[in-house]
Amino acid sequence: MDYKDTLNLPVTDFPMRANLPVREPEILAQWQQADLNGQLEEANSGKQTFVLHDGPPYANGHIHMGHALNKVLKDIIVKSKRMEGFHTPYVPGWDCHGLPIELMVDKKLGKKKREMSKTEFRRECREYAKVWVATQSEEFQRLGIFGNWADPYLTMTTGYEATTARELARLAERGSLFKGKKPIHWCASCVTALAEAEVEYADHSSPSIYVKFPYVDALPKSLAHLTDKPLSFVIWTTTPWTIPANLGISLNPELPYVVIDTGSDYLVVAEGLREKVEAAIGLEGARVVAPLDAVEFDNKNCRHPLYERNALIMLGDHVTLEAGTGCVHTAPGHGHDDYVIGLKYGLDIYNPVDDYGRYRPELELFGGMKLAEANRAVNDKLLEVGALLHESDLSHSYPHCWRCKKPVIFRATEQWFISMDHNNLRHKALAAIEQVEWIPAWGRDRIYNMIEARPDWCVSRQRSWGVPITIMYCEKCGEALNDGAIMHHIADQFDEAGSDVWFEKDAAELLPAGTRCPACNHDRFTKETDILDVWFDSGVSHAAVCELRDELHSPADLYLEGSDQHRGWFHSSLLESVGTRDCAPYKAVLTHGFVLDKAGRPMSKSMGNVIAPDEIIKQYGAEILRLWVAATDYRDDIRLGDETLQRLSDAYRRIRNTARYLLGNLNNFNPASDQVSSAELLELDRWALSRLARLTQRVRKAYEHYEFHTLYHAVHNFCSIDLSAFYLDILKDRLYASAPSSIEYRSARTTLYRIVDTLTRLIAPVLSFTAEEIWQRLPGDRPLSVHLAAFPEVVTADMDDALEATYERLLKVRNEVSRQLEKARTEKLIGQSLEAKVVLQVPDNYRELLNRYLPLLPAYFIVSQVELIEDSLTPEESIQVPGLKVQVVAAEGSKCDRCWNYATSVGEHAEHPSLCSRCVAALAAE
RNA sequence: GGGCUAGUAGCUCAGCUGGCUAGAGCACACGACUGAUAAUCGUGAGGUCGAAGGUUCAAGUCCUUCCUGGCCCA
Repeated sequence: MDYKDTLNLPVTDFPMRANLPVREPEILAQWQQADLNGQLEEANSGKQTFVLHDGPPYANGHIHMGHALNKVLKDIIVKSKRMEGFHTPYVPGWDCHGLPIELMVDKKLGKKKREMSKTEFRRECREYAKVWVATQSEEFQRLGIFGNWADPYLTMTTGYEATTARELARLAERGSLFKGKKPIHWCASCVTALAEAEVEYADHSSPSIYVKFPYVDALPKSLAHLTDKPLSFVIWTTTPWTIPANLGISLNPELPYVVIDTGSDYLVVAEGLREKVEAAIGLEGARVVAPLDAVEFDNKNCRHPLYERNALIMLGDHVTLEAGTGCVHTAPGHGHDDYVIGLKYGLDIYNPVDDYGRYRPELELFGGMKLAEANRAVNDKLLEVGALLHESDLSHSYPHCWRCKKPVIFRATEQWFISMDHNNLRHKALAAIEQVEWIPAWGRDRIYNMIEARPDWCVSRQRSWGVPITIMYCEKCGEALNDGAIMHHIADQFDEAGSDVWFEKDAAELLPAGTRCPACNHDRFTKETDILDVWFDSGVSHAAVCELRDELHSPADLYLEGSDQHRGWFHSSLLESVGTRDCAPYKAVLTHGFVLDKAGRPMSKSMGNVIAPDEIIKQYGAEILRLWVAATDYRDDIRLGDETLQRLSDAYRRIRNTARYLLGNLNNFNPASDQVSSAELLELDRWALSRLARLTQRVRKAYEHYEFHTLYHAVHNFCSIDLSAFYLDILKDRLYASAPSSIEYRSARTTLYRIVDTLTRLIAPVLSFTAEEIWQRLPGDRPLSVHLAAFPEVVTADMDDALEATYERLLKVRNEVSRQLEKARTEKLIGQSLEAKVVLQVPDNYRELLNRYLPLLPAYFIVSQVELIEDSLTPEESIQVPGLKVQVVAAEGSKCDRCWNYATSVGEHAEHPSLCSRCVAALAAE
């Protein structure tokens, strides 16, 4: 007779192979059909709200792994917070304005653009952004990200644009908005400002000149004796045309300088560059007459070689020994460093060059001249006045216009700024940083140092695709209407028609009736043409989204982005919010690192090492991608390669298979009638539940602290070590062979039920698809979706330290038994372990324990018999358990046809001659 | 060059305030099973803890320097 049919073998239609790429879309469809998002909204509304405010990705291009990492992390948090009992509305957003889109549309339109109005062009940009919003939305949803995809926030919608303009008005009201000058890349050929992205670097030949600037103030005491010859500071530049704009010389206070004697002059250069300079200008062997301390010359003056004005000596650490003389020609209107240090020393941001690349007519000596001729003319003039020490040619990398390929210049133009200091913004922002929880903690230092050192925020962009800076200028006197009330009046008009009205309507239509210039009382105005920096757009999202949507609140509970956003969104949001509301827009900020390839290098097309989310989804499934996010410590950069994915895939299969086995053994289980009470549970089952409670505790703590990788390891180890290798392996015999009505069987199934129910809930925020798939097959009354369920509570009553300690000791013995069984196996003494009987010689400290557990040991060791003796025949002693000796011999009796254990009782029963007594009894019980 | 940050087995991670021969899972090798079977179990091999100095009775853990990466600036 075949007794296999009398066993309780696992049965389930839960497939071992996940086939995730196919199954996931089906589950997504189910969710959509059941309106899970709606149900989630409803289920927890009324509970305490947790707002994770989404930082908007840029609406251009397909999503990459960085996006995937970020959104999955957010999703895990949103889902886990929901399961913890919070109401967690999540509104995804997109950043829609800005240069990259403008450039793409520009390229797409080609010549057509010239015939278009600004409004038409902007419409094209809007359409372009819309397409990518839709695409990315789909891509995010495919990852299993839950959220309000039906109504996300877009920085280009009318309401959002209105808020953006209003926030600018608020800053104007507080006196933070001002007009200043700043050097930017400028193409004189295209007559346009260029963003960094529009600048290409290419080789270019420039004149390289050394020029002396005579020192005109009194010498410090240490150099007071050097009055016999003129003393000059020597500068070096490759842009002689900026010499007319020179307003100063920068020295590094940390560097040593020297005075050298050329015979006719004393010259000052950095000591570290002295030899190079001497070689370059043909002064080898000049005598060093004195060291010079840069600090002593702070705020002293040289004379400009061509004009009747001074060049201020300043100190800055941007001065290096890389090239030049260590005395840096500083023209605040023509260089970034020059600009920054110029601001610090209160210099004019002087720019004598017009839009077409010509010196302004009023410039002495060179007025009206084109810059192309200027280098020559300036050098000639310097030579003429005896200031030019040397001139040669230098080939170096120089910025060129991406469109016309001509060299670009750096020149100061008028721009709008948000002041860091007028309204004490810097100080308040720094104070606000202290009120925020930064995770990891070093995020605080990072943003603090940036805010502390940053210059005023330039919010002007000379572009079309964005929210206009809603300033009007008096047509007659040029006075700017930097007036919050007027700006609010304009912003209100954006509510209806968006910021397009700015471009469509005349100044008079936009302004409040009767507006007059406060300076000259004129009543006609022109519109500012600059638009706002996109960082300003996204920086106001706390106002446009968190404050305005009923279900959200501001400050948000959490912002979560990559660590680059300390300079980006965290930064702009902080300044905007502090600038208008005196507080940070977030209570906590969590950052993650960057996705790198398997070798730790950034992914880039040119390196050919890019792994796209889509590839992973197609090959492994979104679930594996989600598992990757959870398995890694994201606070540092995280690597991604084939092996990682393969390993994760294996780990996934282990978890899935464990669930499958649990489900299989719960076939036809009815929790209501089949469970036994905790008091009736067998000891081994109580041990399993103790482990489960501990796991629950660890996992829930991991969610609370956003430490998902520890959760992943905990779950995986629980499945592999506690369950598969120990508990389930031992349980098989009991599950399969016991009578279904027996307490042994019911105790086991009660435990399995609780394990799989708990496990499923615990993994749901990470393995959202698989948890759902398991959930659908779990017996018992339960919410429609696992995502509507709550986390399991930590059942402290199940935790039993003493029991776990006991089992730890038993496990050590078990390990030793396994070793010896393996030995017996290689010696062909046994095949499967049930063919063995284990004879133990026990050390004193284990005797009581093993005697007590003797009846259970065969089951725990998965052998047929265990015997304890005083004197062993084996010489080999265990390492883990000193004094323990294990010997393996053939099991006594014969193999039971039903349970495969060896027993002497086999053959004693006439009715079932091939069964052991236990199986006979089990059959009789049915 | 500056700010912040990281470097423990092939992969992903433990290793708290310094204290037993540095751990786990997976991968790998070998074996068992064929009643979790494109599964499951067992055994085994794998690390000068980025490098070098130093402090200490004792350092993966503290200090210094260096090397190699990452992000953001310059």
